[in-house]
Amino acid sequence: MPELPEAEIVRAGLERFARGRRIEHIDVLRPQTLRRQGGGAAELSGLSVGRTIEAVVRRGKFIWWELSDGVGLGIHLGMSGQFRVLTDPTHDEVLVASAEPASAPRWRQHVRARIRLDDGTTLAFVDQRMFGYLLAVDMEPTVDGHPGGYGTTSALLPPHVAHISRDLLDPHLDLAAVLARLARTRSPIKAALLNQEIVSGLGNIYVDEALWRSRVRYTTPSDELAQPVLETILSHATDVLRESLAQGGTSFDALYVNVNGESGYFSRSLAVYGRADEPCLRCGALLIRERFANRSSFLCPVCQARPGGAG
DNA sequence: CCATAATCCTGTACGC
DNA sequence: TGCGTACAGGATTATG
Repeated sequence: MPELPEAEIVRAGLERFARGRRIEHIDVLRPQTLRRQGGGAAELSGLSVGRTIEAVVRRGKFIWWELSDGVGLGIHLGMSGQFRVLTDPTHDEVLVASAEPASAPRWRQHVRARIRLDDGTTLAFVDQRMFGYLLAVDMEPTVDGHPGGYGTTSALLPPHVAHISRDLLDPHLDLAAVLARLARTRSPIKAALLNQEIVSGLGNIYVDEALWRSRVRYTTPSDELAQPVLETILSHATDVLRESLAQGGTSFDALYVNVNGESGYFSRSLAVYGRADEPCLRCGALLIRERFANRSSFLCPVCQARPGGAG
């Protein structure tokens, strides 16, 4: 599932293939692939076609292309978004999902949009579960005057990213502000860490990993954790993101691949996520899975202490 | 205002 | 074999 490391790998891939290129044409095969784009595909194309991709930027899990004239082309991978780089010009005709033979690779059934660049490359936005989206907008200045995210030097931001906090790998993240916010949030620490408005980039997998490293139970109210513990959690979370990024991100199946279609390897290094009924690598107790906020939480029932006491 | 629940979506796995 | 159900979960929207 794309979290910060996976989004960064896609960003880097897009930077390699798209930066400096001009957008020649965009086909939207599924209208749901656009979000908040009131004028639909025509508006998307109107803002994008003919403009040059000057930078490929990421904040947390949000990606966008900086186009000329201050236009931004926002990309969110959602649950299953990926890009495929197509260099065969006949692909434009081949890649109509309904026309794909059953023997074709699965991803060909899930092409939601095609972006043709001026060097003949076509970038196919593939998204099986349809949680991802594209959105072209006029960008706005950042409130702190710093660059909008990783991959650019300009202080611009698509409006739909303005409420998203900087991420743990962003040198301009205000860590003190994050700690202050965590210290006065009453929801469980896991909910707070998943809230992209507090700190961005973390998803279900890396939150579970960071909390296991910190020996903190996910249900603990954020405002009941002492400042040093909160600092420890953020430190571990940063480490997990860095390590995953170094290994190419997490992947469990063909849903997630990077822009070149290659999977990451971090799943081999996960200590708790997906390991219910397997031994804790620290104490040997059997790990458990619980339901929380409509998703799974994996934890060690022994060494991740219950709030307020032993156990 | 804050916190939490519901919602979107599709393919896969599994029990009966 | 087939059918119904649970599950995967990021981020927005709605609700209490």
